[in-house]
Amino acid sequence: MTEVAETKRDRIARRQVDKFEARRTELAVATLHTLADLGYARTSLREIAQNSEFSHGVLHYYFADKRDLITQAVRQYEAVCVTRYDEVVANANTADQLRRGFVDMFFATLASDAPLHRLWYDLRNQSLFEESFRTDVLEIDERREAMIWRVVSRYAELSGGEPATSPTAAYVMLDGVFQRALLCLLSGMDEEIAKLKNELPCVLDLVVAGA
Amino acid sequence: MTEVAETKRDRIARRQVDKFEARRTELAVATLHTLADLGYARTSLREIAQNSEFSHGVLHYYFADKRDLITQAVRQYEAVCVTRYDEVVANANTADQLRRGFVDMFFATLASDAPLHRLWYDLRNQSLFEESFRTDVLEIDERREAMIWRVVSRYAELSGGEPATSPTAAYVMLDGVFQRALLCLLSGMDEEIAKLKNELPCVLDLVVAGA
DNA sequence: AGCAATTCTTGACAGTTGTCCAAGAAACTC
DNA sequence: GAGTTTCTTGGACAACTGTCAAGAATTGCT
Repeated sequence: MTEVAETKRDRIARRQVDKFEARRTELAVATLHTLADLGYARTSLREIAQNSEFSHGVLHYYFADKRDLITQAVRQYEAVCVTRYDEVVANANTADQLRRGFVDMFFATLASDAPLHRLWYDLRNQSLFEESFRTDVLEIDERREAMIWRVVSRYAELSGGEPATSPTAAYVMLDGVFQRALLCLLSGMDEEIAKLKNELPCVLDLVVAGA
Repeated sequence: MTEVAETKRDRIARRQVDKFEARRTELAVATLHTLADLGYARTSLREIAQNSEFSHGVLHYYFADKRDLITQAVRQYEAVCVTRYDEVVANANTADQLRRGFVDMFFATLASDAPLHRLWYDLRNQSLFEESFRTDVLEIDERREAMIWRVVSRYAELSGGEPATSPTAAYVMLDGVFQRALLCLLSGMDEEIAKLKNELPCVLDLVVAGA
């Protein structure tokens, strides 16, 4: 076999692999939507297939089993959701701008991506019971922590203060606020959300001392 | 029918009701254990029955359906878990004692009741998808918030400072730390837990300014 | 002891689940 | 365009689910 033939075969193989991967992510996205709609407990393969343009049998062609599929969906979530505040950080020239931009983005994504967020918390929680998701969940949580830390450290920089906590503490505290806001949103407690929106800047200022 | 007969009948009726209620809570406790073991997604009625001393059929004698049973289990959780720090608050005479007692209790219950805690977060999350649990979840969350606020406000009192946040913010921030600690614990990340234990006093001091 | 009300067990039911497979459809190669 | 590989379908499967009901076992009362 010549070199040309080899590269050709490689190209074909690569194209097939790419196609395979493309379909995998396509199905992973459908899985993500189903999970966001129904939650982990009530997400079945047939339901996922109905949220895609294929029949349920195809899932076992592209994924070893349900766990594999959901793991892939979790990774798909990661691709979407760990750079949410980066633009805000990049565009802010003053501490005030950054704080305002952060709070606005915080509540904007809360409102517009609520199902996706509840899905994340659902899967993170599931990892407390099922070891199989844990590695991916921990990695995503790390990246979310880093995302928040980029905000906090930049805010400290702009405001001439210093972060008062570790990156982890800053993340989990703000994430706690987000979880509560999500619960309030889905429960229709609008006044509570307004309160949280008022207080979030204060929390940010707590995390960055002397701001 | 005489008055005597009536009171007697009442007594009997009351005893039956008490017995009925006693069995209901007994089964609710078994449900709680099952949920703590398996998580909401994998908890079935037969599994619950196996964690009790009865067969699966009895569950529909005492509960209308699965939702009713789990709702009752949630309420059972409440009875156990919303006064955890009250003793610490009552026994502390100085700010330092209170802070130390709080941190110790925080990580003690984390370690000894980890399954119960993950169950709570699981059910709270489930309420983001199923409206039926939401009322109870919100009520329990309120009581947990009050529990934390008793610690924070007392700590402010003893240390001569003032709470720097609302009760809600204080709760969700500390609860965020707890959730992370739980994830670390179940993942065997011992160093991370040690870090959190070191930082928790600082977080408490953040929440109570000028302490 | 005998009767009545209760509590509990067991098995059945219809529906759903994850998984697998045979066969057809489609895409691609030569 | 024939032949091969890849992809997709739809159905079958065994296991499991919540629910219910008939009858056995137990309890409590007189």
